[in-house]
Amino acid sequence: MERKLIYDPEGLKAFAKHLVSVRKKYAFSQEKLAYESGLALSQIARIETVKINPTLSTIFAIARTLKVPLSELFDFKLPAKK
Amino acid sequence: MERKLIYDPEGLKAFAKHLVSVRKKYAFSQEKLAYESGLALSQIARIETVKINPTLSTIFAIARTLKVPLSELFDFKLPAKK
DNA sequence: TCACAATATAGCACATGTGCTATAACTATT
DNA sequence: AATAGTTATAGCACATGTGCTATATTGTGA
Repeated sequence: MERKLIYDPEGLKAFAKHLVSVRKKYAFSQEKLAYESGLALSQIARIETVKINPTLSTIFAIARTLKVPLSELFDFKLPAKK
Repeated sequence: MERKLIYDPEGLKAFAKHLVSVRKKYAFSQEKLAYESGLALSQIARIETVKINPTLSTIFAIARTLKVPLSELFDFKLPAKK
């Protein structure tokens, strides 16, 4: 049987791009964001380079650390699916 | 070694509550949302009952199906961590 | 109460997210 | 070029998200 896994590379790419801009806006390095959030540095890099499909808890940790509302972290448009 | 896993039950609970309200606002049943998004019905239920920590791709699929911008799906306040 | 719709739970297999550690590859700045 | 700061990769073990199917529970009108 073929299991259909949901995966949204376009959306993840758009999120990654936006995250980088927000992180830099608040002058956080990946290292600082990782340290203060308790996330692994490699994890931040994997998100920003679109290597993984992170969970909500991970995103929430980032938002809490950057002290931005979720609406700001998700203030971008989902591109059309290819 | 003790691995520290990030997990944010308060945030997930707030998200779940908000998702239910948005889904009902647009008159989707769990079944309809599942069918049109390609997600499993059990998955929608697990998210809304805070049984899991969904990935961004899953959330994006929901947003696309409900035709709401991410900023609307994330228009709620992250509660303080306990 | 009965029937039906809607939601919740359960359990399995499989895919993959995450932490951790280490190392490599960039990017200034001097 | 050399150094330091930053970001990217790699690989492992472990935890868990997801699809799928089936069943149970709850909600709602007639």
